[in-house]
Order: sequence, then structure tokens, then C-alpha cells
Amino acid sequence: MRGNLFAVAVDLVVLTVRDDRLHVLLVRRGERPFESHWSLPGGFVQADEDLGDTAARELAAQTGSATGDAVSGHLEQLGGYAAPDRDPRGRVLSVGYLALLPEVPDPVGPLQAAFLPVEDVYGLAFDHDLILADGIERARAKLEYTTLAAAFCPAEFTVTDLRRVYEAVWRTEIDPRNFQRKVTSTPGFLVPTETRVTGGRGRPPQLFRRGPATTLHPPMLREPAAALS
Amino acid sequence: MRGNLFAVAVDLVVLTVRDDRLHVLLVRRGERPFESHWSLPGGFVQADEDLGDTAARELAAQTGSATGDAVSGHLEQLGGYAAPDRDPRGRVLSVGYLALLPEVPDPVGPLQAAFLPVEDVYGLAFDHDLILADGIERARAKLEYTTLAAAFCPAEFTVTDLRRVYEAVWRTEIDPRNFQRKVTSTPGFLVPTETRVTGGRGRPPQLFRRGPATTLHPPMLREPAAALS
DNA sequence: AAAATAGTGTCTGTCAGACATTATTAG
DNA sequence: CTAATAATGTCTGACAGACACTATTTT
Repeated sequence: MRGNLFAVAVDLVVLTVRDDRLHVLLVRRGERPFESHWSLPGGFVQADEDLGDTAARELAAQTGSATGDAVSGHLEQLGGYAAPDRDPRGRVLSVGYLALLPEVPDPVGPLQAAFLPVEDVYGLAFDHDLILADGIERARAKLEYTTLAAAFCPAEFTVTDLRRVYEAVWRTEIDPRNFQRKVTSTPGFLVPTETRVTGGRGRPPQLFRRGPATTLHPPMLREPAAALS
Repeated sequence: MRGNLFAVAVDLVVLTVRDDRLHVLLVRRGERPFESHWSLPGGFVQADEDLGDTAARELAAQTGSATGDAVSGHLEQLGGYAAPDRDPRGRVLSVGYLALLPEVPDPVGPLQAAFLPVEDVYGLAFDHDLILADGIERARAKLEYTTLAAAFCPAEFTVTDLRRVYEAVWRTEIDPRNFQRKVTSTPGFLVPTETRVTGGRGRPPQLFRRGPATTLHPPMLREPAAALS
């Protein structure tokens, strides 16, 4: 079996929506290389692990395990990154994973970790700027043709909550009336709940849970179709 | 740097349309494990290579290099596969790549290689059945919202050629009239050429080249929208 | 002329974008 | 009652699905 040997790591692009802006979880590196630089959280694949196992383990470790469960959130592979010089220590292949989480507090623990607004993030360690960009683009694209936006919401949420997710991820404004029509008329996207909201200022909103639907057919498009001449 | 070491390989899902059916390039293994089984073509990542370099090199090697060029065809990463037991020789991570090619003859060379219809393919070596399935699904999905179908066509092709690609990949029938309207009205998808066709039986078709457009907006959907109640 | 293939045209229903109105709460 | 937020309704244009006709070649 020819070929060089690689260390294999998993790096996580953990996205959430906080304060109507898309945030990504970063950790400050405590060791060289890139000591004290921000980086994506990640770790090496252990002996008996498949890639998804490593990703789930790291996600649980970084977020206190409350978020890696099946109901909340979403975890999917982005792809492999293996530029020959991406790690000065030697040949390291990193597999990027994308995680979408409801709003959670910044992790507390031995290493400094925080959610930062994605537009403020530059100069990450290694090639993490690239992995992050790929993760954001994947998330943006998937909101168009899947029901994945609900992964950013807590178990029960309103149509307005969901719309704010789209607006934060796409950085656009969406007409609330058309949005409501679209998401409520897509079978299986939203399931109404009996829970009542109280204490708000205006008319209390209907609460929904995620439905079984996973794809949006037809999709919801970021750009309002092709501009004509 | 903790973590186990992996050999890293690239495996190619090389698809083409031949005889109105989707085919995949397979090679018969000449050594253990899985000796004499069909497998996806691939090879190990060499010292100074990035993953895409390895994929392009292997593609050129398997298809006589006439197909790895920039104009023809398409090459993109599928993702990483690293189940702990996927290779009995030890820990091997494979990065799947998807290649779409115009119709080419079966390669000739030292090892037995051929394009086989994808519906006839089962029992590939390693986890190549899985990688192949992911590659096919990726290709099917991408025809919906990109102009990638043209990568299956030669430099000059007719609308009918292009429609046959869609029909082969999706295993559906498409109305030629609606299809013609869709693809010719998408700006930048098809560029008419001056070349005339002669020798055919009916009215000679218009020939087109690929245009600069890469995305289809709005997309063309496999399933005719949601069935209503 | 007949057969074969290429290409255009029309009708209709669905759906997204734009915009106005009604509903239900707290103070 | 007023302010605030939630939700529904209407009009219109773009576009896909269904289907019929015209155009241009070979034999």
C-alpha cells in the first residue's frame, strides 16, 4: 500500500443565529502553530471512529452535549481539505463538518470559546477561513430547498422566528406575508402546537414544531428569480 | 499531534451517458483485497498533491487524458469516507470525486476498465457501492439547478442531445417542447453555433456550445412539483 | 409525396412578488 | 382607544405542464 500517511482531523463549522445575525463557534488556540489565533473547533479522528462519530463527539464536547442530540440541530459533512501546506506540522487532512444549532450560550470550559458574527471573522488558523466560507455557503444554499432553517430554532418557534433565521443567514429582507404563506402551505414543514404564548406586546403568535418534511418543493430562492431586461 | 495515521486515497465516480443510459467507469482489481472485483478507479494522494490534483491525475490516467481538460467534463469532490473497517489493510480514508464526461470509448491499457450501466452495478470493492450511490445522487441533484448536464455532451450538441442526458440521468421522460423552451430561454446556457448538420433524416438541428451560465434559476425539477390532494 | 426529426405556439394552473386589511393582545 | 404584533386576502406576472401545429430535410 503506497502513499503517504496523514493525520486526519475533523473541523466543525458550528453556526447559530443570535441577535438576528449568523454566528460561528470559534475557539482560541492554546498551542502552536497559530497559538492564540481563533480557529474552528475540531480534533483528530480516533482509532475506532468514523468521521461522523468524531464530529458528533467534538460537537458535544464543545457545546456541553446539550446540542448534539437528534432532535435539535443538524450535522453534515462539508468535505475534505488536504492542501499539502495547510498544516506546518506535516500532512494533515481535515474533514469539515457543518452543524446548525438553536441559540445557545457561549460554552464555558478550559478553553476560550465563543460565537462570533460571521462577518467579523477573518484570519483564522490553518485554512479555516476557507472551510468556514464553504460551510456558510452550504447553509445558505440548503435553506433554499430544505426545511433546515428550523434547525436554528428551538423546539417550539413562531413563523417570525423562522423568518428571522432566513433573513439572518441570507442577509436579506423577506416579506412576512409571502413568507407565512410559503412555509405554512408547505405540507409537513410546520406542525402547530397547542402551547399559548403570553406576555407579548401584540397578538400572540402561533407556535410550531418542526414537521417531517425535509425538502422544499418548489424551493424558496434567495434572489427573486432572474431579472429581466 | 495525537491521532492515528491514515493512508489517503481518491476514488473517482466517472459518469457518462452512453446509449441513453448512465454509465460509470469501473476497473477490475488485480490485487488483494477484493482481487478481481470491480471497483471505482482511484489511487493514493502523493506527497505534494492536493486532493483535486490527485483526482485530476487519476482521471487523466484512466481515460487517456483526453477528458481531464478544462473545456470538457467536470470534476468535483463528493466527500470523505473513513469507516474504520472499510479497508481490511488498515486505516484508509478515501475522498470521493465525481467526474462527468462526454461519451468516450472504454479505456485501453494494462488494467481491465469499462463503462457499465449504473443499474447493473452492485458488489463493488470496499465501500464503493456507497460512494457510487452518493455520486449518482449528486449528479441527479445538480442537473436540477445547474447547467452541468452539458458536461455530458461533446463540444457541440443539439437540444435533443441535452434532453437525452437529462432523461438518462433522471430516468424520466421530458416533454421536448417544454424542455426546448426552458433551456433556450435560460440566458447563457446554450450558445448557438454556425455549424450545419448534414446527413440526418429529418430537419437538421441547431448546434449549440456551452454558455457561461452555471446555475439554473429557477431550477428544473425532477418531480413535477408537489402532488396535491 | 411520405416519413422523420426539429422547432414554435397556445392554453391553463400554480405560485411568488407586491401590497392592504383584519385580528388579537397589552397598556 | 392606541400601539404593537400576528395573520389573512387580493391582484398580477412569471413560468411549468399539457398539448397541436409548422418547418426542413432525406428517401
